[in-house]
Amino acid sequence: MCGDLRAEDAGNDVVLMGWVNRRRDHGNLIFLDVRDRSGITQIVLDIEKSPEAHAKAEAARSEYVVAVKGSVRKRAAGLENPNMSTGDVEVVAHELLLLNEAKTPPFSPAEEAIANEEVRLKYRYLDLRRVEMQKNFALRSRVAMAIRNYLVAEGFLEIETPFMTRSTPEGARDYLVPSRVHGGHFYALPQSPQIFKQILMISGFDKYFQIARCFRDEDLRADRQPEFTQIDLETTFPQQELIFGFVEGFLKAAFREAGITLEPPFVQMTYDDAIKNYGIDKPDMRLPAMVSLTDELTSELRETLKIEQALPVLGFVIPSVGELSGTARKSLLSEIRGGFGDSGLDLLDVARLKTNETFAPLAAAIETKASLGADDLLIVVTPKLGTPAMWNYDPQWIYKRVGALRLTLAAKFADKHKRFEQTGTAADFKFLWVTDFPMYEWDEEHKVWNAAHHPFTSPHEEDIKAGKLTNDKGAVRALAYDIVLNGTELGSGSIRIHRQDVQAEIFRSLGMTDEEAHERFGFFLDALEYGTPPHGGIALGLDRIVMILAGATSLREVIAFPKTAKAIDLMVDAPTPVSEQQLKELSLRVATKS
RNA sequence: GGGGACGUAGCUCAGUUGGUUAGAGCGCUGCCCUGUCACGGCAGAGGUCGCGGGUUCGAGCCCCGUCGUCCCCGCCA
Repeated sequence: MCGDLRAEDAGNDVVLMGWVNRRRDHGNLIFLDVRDRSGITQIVLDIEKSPEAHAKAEAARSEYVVAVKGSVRKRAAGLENPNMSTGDVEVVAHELLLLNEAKTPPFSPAEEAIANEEVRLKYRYLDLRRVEMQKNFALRSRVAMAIRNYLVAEGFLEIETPFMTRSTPEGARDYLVPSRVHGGHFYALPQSPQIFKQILMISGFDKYFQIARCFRDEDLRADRQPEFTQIDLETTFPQQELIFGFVEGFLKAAFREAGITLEPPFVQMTYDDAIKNYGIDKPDMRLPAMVSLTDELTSELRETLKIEQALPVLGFVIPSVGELSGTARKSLLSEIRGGFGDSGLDLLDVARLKTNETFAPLAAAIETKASLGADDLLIVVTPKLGTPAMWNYDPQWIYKRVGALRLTLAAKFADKHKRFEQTGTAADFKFLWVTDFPMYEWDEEHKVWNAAHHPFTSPHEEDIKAGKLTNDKGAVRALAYDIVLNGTELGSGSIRIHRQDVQAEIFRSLGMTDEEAHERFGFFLDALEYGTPPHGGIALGLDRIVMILAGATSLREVIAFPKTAKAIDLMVDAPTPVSEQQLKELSLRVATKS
């Protein structure tokens, strides 16, 4: 193929087929760069050697599909191109066929500067011809294969589950599929294979996995598409560590495909520690953690500085920001203060404290605690007098708020601290297990407790025994865990409930009557009563893994035909209205047209 | 649902305080060129300034609305 030829191929006759990447016309001598998936080779068309081929090359244009018959020649000294893998050779054409012409493309796949996404997505077939995209999808294919190979070798069975299934009223919004045969009834596309994989455990398939498509009708982000691919697995009789081991194993195999050698086991951290140290349940470990300055801020100091006594004071460092000018610093601080709004938070200006005799020791203590380096930016957030209302139902609120600020500033100064740049080694990838997630989550708007993970997650045995399911829902820990990479949640799983009575109790604790539970999950509750083994598993986003490995910041770079932020496919132009006839067959009527 | 950025030639973008005929680079078309590889030279074509309305003697620029793309919050058990 086009990318394969090397100096030792000189003298061989070859046939190459591909696209015209570029044409350089010197009159009686024409160069064509011919491109296929493997790379690019320079073709030489000399009017003296082959006037017919030369004449056709004159007519060739960018993106024409051509076939070349010719012989490989080592390039003369000084004519090599060190920027091309095939740069030591060229193919002297004896014969050239223009297999297909091409309209002038709206943008050139050969071009360095890339077009805007709207154009790229509309002409996705041209965008996908670009070298970067070809690389991304080759990587994706290898990664998926490595994961399959690993899991199969570990004794997992890949089993498919339905796309057309039943709507369950909790969680994300469902994509619905109307039934023609049963007018007014709908299938739902699965948000995940969750219930099916648990039933496969009940069915005796020890170890199940699937690289499965999932569908969620929610608003999108750079790392969220309406349909996405999960590496979904479940085993019987697991401890958490067993699941962690399988995941670490397949990730190691997957990353090897990108030339990265991971060294499991990965760091583990409880949810509570993640919140305390990073203010988020998916810490980005490439940056320093937050530091608690609660001890440094004694009650007298708080008194004089007008800081609330009972609440934490948190600081963090953004490394290597460098010297900020007076105005730059001022506008940064006031921008942050503006972001706080009336939330009751304020910044402590440590630089100013230093200039004051009374507070200089405090400033010094803070800088030491935060391990402040010469070029680092230090931010300290304090609660003003008066406890904000949110504190009453979310005592982690300040941590989360400061954690979010840490990420915003880290993104803002990414060019300075360079912690987000890839160097091509395992050090670029900070993996982390976050464990012991809370079982319940308080919904302030509806004043109810919801399942934080999903209602099939098993709580810690001791929390059940301590009666916390009824007395102290906020303190119940779940046997639920996330795997996090560089601040992105890659996947999430849990040890499941395998006893019908416990499952029923959880449903009741979520405010569901037995009747409601039975209506929604009756088939599943039934299944639990026929000898259910303890089981557990996890699901990881394949798209996100490949995205991070490819050094991309959007899933659209690693999904061949993605949708826009408004869930539109610009190439095929979907979704569309359908005919009255189709609607009638499905017993549907459209109430409003937009 | 909310906030922000962007929308000018096929692509990437510039366009000053509202003022003559809206520019550049790349691409495209034609001609020339036997060692280029982001080839080079000469000539040329190409514009509903996203769309609709308003202010004004005059709008790419100001105002209102609307559409699209991207990012974020909410949302994503």
